[in-house]
Amino acid sequence: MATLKQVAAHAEVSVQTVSNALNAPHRLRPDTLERVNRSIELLNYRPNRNARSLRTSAVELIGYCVPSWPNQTHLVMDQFLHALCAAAETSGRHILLFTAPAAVDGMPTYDDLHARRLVDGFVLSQTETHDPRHGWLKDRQIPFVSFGRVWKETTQPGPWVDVDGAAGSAMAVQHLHETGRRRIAFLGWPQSSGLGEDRLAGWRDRCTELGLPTGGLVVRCAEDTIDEGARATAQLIDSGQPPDGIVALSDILALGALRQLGDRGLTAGADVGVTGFDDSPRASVVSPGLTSLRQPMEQIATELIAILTGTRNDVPSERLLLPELVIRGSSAPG
Amino acid sequence: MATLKQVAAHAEVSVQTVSNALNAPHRLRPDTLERVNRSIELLNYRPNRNARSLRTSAVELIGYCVPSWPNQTHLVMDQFLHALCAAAETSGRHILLFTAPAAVDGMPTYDDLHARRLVDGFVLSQTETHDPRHGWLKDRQIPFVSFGRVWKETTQPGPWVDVDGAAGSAMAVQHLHETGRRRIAFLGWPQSSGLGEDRLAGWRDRCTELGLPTGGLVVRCAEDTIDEGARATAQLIDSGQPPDGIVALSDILALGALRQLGDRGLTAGADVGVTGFDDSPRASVVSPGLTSLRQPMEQIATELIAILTGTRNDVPSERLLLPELVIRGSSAPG
DNA sequence: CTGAAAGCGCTTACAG
DNA sequence: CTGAAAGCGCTTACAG
Repeated sequence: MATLKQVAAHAEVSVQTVSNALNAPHRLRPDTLERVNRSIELLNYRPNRNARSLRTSAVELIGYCVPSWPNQTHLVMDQFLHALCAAAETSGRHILLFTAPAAVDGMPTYDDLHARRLVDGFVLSQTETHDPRHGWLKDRQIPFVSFGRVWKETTQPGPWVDVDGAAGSAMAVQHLHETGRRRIAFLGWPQSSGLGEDRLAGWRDRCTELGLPTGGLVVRCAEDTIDEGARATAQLIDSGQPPDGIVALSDILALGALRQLGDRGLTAGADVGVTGFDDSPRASVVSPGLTSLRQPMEQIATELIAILTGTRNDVPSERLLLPELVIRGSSAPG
Repeated sequence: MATLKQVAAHAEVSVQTVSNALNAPHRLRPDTLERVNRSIELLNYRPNRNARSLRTSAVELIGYCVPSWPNQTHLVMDQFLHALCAAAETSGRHILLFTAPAAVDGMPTYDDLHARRLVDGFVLSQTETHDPRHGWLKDRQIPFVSFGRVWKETTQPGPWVDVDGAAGSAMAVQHLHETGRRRIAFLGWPQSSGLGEDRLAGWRDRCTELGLPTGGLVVRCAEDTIDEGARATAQLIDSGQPPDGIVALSDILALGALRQLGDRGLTAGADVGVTGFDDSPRASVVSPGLTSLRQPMEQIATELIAILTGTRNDVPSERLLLPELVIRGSSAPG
């Protein structure tokens, strides 16, 4: 492996000049620059990042904790990880993966990775309602950015990027309304979920704006499963005033709705328009396809990295992004 | 941030002694060791890994390329990544994620990461039939280990860990036979897949051993989709001699089989026993649950890391592991 | 525009 | 068992 010194000797300049050729090429005379570059090429020189990091005390590595218990929320994990990785690379950085116990028990791991300079900072995801990680990192002035807000806090502890769930629900209601639905139900989660309440509010507000009923049209599911989604849908159908549209809080609940409609001999789309959230891989493989609100993963990842690396001081460090309604057969009018 | 030097000053020893306290504590007198450890604790000292890596030229980071095009194979990606990460950590290492173009186009990325000392080596997965990465890395003497064999090569270019697909199929056949099935079909892929031929061979051999028929019982699906699995199952049922057992090459094809059986009014399990491969998350949420061959992810990850880090020179650097048959309702006798 | 020199924080023969 | 010193490969004021 060639070193800076060897390149310098080969190009007959000082090491400083070679370093400048790499990091501040404008400081060199064009002919010197070209000569140095030729030597770099010839010797196949690659700067040693450890040496660089030791000097600059920046490792250009971003820590990300791989979730321990894969649940339904993680159906889009692969997409997120890939997008995050790609975004990091556009700024010359990489993602370092680690595992850690949940919540505050895991904080020593974060602390250690930062203190030993394995990472410059962290991207947090799987944010929970009273997530303690944010405050902990903030107190210690460890750089981080969160994908997802910490709900039920008056002020957000630190920068974040999130998707506007209320706007998403509103888009779904609007779409179902435009395809002729007039009784649009909402399949949700228990009240403890900040994310759930956000999406519920969007549904309620848009329904009200459009003059649609909301009474008796909310069913809260105990857990995020297909069975619960099916059960809730059955409850709505049996209520005497069945809905002609269903906005589900998740793709999983929506899949349950589709199954129940099928079991009842109803056609998703023609009879009841159904939408989900997250556009998970399964949304596109079921038949009919599930209309769903896609999280703009590339944009999320780009914003997270931009905030963490401070490359965009022009944008606020709180970014609420709009989801995109991906329309498929489950909401197609008959 | 405290440095070695500061700890040394505080403990009134040389930096060498502090370094030894960390890396070779047996060299210190017990009382000195304790004094040094007290100073380390007090100053909350953490060794700077960049400085260490610069000296030792080992970064203790392992590169792993995040797959670009999430397909069905990646349903178990999350599990693998988590297991890999955990295994790396037990030896003080971490996973560095990166993106790269497919096949040989991506090799400069691997080369660059290694040359700049961002990683010590690589774990390869998503191995393809004529995967060029292995030979390329081997030629350049860049450390790597592969999850999955390079099929259709006479000798494997480098160390690998894989799951025995033939043994898996044989286990599935055995299980279906023990639950009373006597005509066991196989749902496969096109011949181009080495992995597919391996699993097919296991089915054929065990059927023959048990005196079961194999003629007319293989259907090759053009692609790994639920629709193709359903179509192939329909073909088998309509063949005049319908099977009472189906070994599917993947969970996806198996799910197609389950759907088709349901559409025909047949009960999976009681009427036709069905098994899949990989025990993907969906295997446990369908009803009846899908019997499937689980890849031993933790073991795979542990072996990969052990081989790559050379911590176990006692084991060969080629490890063929057995999958585990997870029995669910889809193979329960009536 | 270019160069000599110090130093980032460690580890490791080597000497005592 | 302990210590003084060199050096890993870079970057960065500073001087010319």
